[in-house]
Amino acid sequence: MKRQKKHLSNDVAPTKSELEVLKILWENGPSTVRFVHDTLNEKKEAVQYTSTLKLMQVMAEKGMLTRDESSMKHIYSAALEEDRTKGYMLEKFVDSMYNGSVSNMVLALLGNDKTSKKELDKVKELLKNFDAKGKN
Amino acid sequence: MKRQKKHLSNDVAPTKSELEVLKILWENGPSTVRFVHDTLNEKKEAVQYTSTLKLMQVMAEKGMLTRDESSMKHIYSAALEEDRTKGYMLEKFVDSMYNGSVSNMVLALLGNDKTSKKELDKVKELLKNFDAKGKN
DNA sequence: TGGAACGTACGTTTTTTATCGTACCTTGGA
DNA sequence: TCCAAGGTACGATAAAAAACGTACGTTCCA
Repeated sequence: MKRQKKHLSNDVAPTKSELEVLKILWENGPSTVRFVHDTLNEKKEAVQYTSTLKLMQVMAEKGMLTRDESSMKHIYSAALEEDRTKGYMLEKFVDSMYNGSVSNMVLALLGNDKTSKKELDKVKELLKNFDAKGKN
Repeated sequence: MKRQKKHLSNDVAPTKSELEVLKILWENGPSTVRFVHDTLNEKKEAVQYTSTLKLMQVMAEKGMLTRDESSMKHIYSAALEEDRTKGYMLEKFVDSMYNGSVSNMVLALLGNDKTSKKELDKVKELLKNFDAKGKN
């Protein structure tokens, strides 16, 4: 029987590591591998430079990054938009974890002690303002 | 140089497939592999029975599932609590995607056309009621 | 002027996740 | 009673993700 190949989705869903790279590029704009590598490793335990390099090269192949090779130090840029990508991942998360129900998710948030009152107040403020502007 | 073993975290973070199994057990209670397999494959394209079996056996090894072997048809149960697990994953998601800021996430939701007004109203209702009860 | 520092290219290895095949038990009914 | 149907065990395979090593190119300054 044919073994099924499930994993190749054409979604633009970055993996954990890829997302880390993207976040750095979103925050800092086009950067060298060296910069991304160093920034990455301020927080986590370090990995080898070539690991980061390879990761970014593969991401470029996948079309998640573009690069400017005109100078020796290649400059990489995120090819995925931050908002669009995060929105997509949020949607998938809510779908799979809360049956697509945002209110169910908020309910879970309310039960989570880590969610501060201040944050919830901000949320209320957002919703109020949003309402004022009116939405379909 | 020692190759680093990054991946074995002691977090109880189920993978996508594992989460699918857990959701079925949470929803239906202790079940046989057969039941989980059939339920799973109502939606997605089917995989072989033994694939589901193996997955659940591995999950049991990891401690995510427990099983009752007293009868020939083993009965598997979720060893992870639904709320606790989902809460944990939500927290990780918000941390990694929105710097831990729930309000930032809601902001993204507002910009997402897929979020219906009805859902947002529900959210407001939840927040209002929650306030009434008072929180630290 | 040559070698240390820093860069890229790229195949390879390791780990995890997902899937499958085969061998082998158990049981109920023809 | 015996065998088909349905179950488990478990190693093997495949693919994706993550990390690395080695080879080699460029630059610059002691």
